Amino acid sequence: MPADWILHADLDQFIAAVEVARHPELRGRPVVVGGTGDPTQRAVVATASYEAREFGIQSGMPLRTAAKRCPDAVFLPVDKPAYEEVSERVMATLRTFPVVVEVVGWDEAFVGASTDDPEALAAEIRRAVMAESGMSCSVGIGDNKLRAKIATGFAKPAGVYRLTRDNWSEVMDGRPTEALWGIGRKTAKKLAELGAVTVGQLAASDPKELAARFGPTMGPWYRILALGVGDREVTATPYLPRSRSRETTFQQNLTDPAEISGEVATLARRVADDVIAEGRPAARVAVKIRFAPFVTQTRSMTLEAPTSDAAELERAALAVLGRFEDSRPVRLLGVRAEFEIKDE
DNA sequence: TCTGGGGTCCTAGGACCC
DNA sequence: TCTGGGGTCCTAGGACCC
Repeated sequence: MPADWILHADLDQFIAAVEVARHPELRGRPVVVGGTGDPTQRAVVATASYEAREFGIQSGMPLRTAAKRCPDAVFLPVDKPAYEEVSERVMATLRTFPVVVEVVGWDEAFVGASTDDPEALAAEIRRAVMAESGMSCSVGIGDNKLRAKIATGFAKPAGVYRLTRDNWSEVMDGRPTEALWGIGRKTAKKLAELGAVTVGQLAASDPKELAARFGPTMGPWYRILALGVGDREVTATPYLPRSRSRETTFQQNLTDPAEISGEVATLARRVADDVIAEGRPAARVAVKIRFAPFVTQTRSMTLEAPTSDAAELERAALAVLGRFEDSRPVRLLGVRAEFEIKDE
């Protein structure tokens, strides 16, 4: 009987690849996609091509910094609909295989498959995706989602890599804890203070000590991560979103209260459109303000009754806005609507 | 590193109730 | 009224991911 495998397919430098596909003259050049494509504006890098990465340009970096590191890079605006279209074509290709496809983002999906030869399946997937959408992808093979996801990092670019309980320790034990999916810079630093710098050291840590430092859920979970243990369930059932939000960073900070409420009202209307499109009423409304220089606060309230009504959501957002006391200049405003989470 | 936008999940304190 | 213990909801913030 064929064994059950979990594959993780991830498009290589996805956004940059879409741009190069439709502007072939950019192939081989450093390409940076972010914001409106104007590197003098307040915005960050969404994706950088491998050529741009050579200059030290990374996702999340301010466009201004990217322009300093590589003045000759091509800067392009983010074109969400174009990426969504390519993404859908790729997911459709994955679904032509006798597998379960769980989409987890624009450019990645878990694939649950029953096969004796996962490497052959991975190669076929890579070939089909390239043939049908012109996109290069990498495929991680694992015995659970965590290992498949991390394996993809070793597969990149344009490769396949297998990570299971058989080679987990050998591959991972010497790496920093940040190599684990779910441990970032802050947690890695705190773990290091407890003596767990590497994955192997974290795996050997005392769960009680971790619970005392990180709480009863997160603490022991970090150790489980380090052992490579993870979820095996791949589901094609569409995910019900928990929230919808819109936010804007202003090119110039706002100081006029009337202008601030006007922007919050506009954001609330946009969120209301999303709530209506979702077809489920919102139960909570939250407002986020990032004051200059870079201090973020949120205020929120539970509505008397869930609603999809735009005027009501706008009123709620303005009421929540009124609860902020700070009067510093505002660099970002955001409005979020939360749906009711019903169990099962 | 003058630091986007859209999400998810966890924690912790206080309110409130029995 | 120097006052327990528990459960649940609400709220704010932090961390992480793409």
